[in-house]
Amino acid sequence: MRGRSDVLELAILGLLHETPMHGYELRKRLNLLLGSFRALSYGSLYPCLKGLVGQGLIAGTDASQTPPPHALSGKRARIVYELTADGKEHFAEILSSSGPTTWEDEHFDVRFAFFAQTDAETRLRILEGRRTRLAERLDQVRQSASRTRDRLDEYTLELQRHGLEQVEREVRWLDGLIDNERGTRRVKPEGPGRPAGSATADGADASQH
Amino acid sequence: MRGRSDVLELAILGLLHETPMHGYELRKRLNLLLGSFRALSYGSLYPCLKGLVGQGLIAGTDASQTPPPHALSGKRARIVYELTADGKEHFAEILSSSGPTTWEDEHFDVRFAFFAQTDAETRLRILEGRRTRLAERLDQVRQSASRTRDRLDEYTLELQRHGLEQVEREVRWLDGLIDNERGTRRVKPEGPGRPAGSATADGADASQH
DNA sequence: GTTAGCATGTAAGGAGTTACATGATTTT
DNA sequence: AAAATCATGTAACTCCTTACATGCTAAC
Repeated sequence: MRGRSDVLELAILGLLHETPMHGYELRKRLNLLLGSFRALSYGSLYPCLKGLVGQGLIAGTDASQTPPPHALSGKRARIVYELTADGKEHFAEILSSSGPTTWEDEHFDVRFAFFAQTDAETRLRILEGRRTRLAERLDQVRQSASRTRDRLDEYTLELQRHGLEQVEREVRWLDGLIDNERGTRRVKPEGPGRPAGSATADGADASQH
Repeated sequence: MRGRSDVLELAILGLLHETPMHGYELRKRLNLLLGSFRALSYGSLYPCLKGLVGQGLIAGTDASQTPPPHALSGKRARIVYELTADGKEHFAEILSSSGPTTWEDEHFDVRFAFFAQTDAETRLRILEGRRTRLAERLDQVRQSASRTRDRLDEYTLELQRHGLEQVEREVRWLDGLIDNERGTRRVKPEGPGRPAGSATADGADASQH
């Protein structure tokens, strides 16, 4: 019954925070938000909505409440969900948090999608956390690459090279965003010559698992 | 008990085809192969190996067969797996196939990793299938982007733009690879100086048994 | 002599999908 | 009136991870 994945719950809360919606429509918005193509199924969505209602974070206008179906508007007893007061509070809490899970792949995208509603400090913390995380990966991949380089055929090598490039590009993208955020906050010039993130920048570090 | 995912099975068969290995080592190789960072757990690996043994595709030297542990080499009764005749045949069959699942994200990477053992026609078919698949995505994202453009805040917009760019880059990468494949198939003047500058795997066929 | 790393496994559970089941409304 | 699309939901199953359980060997 529990645990319908943080990510999905957060995404739903965020979309319903913008505007109330029924499940079917929510799904379409969700599919754009999450990775932009992976088709989230109803088998995931509806149970999750049910769970959120159970937690009192959202409420659905159940059929009884629906105004008499005007010839044009009534499609079915469709349930329009919206955030409750509790839900709004909960969402705001999540938005101002930034734990170590925050910068994992899926999570990060959703958090980023709601950056417009996130305060500047949290935005920066998340961007930097993400950057550090990716830099770690880069290190790992580079090391293992240099260890195995000559044993590999050209295709595996090319795959490795390409993967590396993708992550490097992602890091540069983050650098740009971070610069931008700092630009709007305060001017803090820092030498751009630190590729392998060391202990710098706040206590964003922390090992999980 | 069944169904340990095509992808994982294929990856294992492929690695064992190169050289026999025991589980612990296999896992490390697998982690490099699959997305290069996601840590596959033993809880996935060992049951999968068991399944493959059950299907008769691989065989493990069970402890009885192991030569007496020489002081230096013996760590434990570690089980070294290798492909059976059936396994080799099965692997070869998979390698020459190219169904529509072949060009989905995870699947594609693994197939690509074993391109050195794949025949040229299948390579080309897979690359082109993948390219078409990505182009489809691109279309979808572009359309939905143009439909929603002005309703979105700058961050969501930036996320969309960045996602689009990533896929575009991926398509260009594939284009390069496809060009390269075609170049090596048709008789092309194999001058000593190949146009090396591009991002494609060069050095055409080279050695490897 | 205890910690760290190698090596193999199992049981429980989380997060999602597919396939099924249902029914209203709009389009052809 | 048939087909497509909107709309909601459930049950079973897939694939993977976490946490647990075991024991050997190398290094400190």
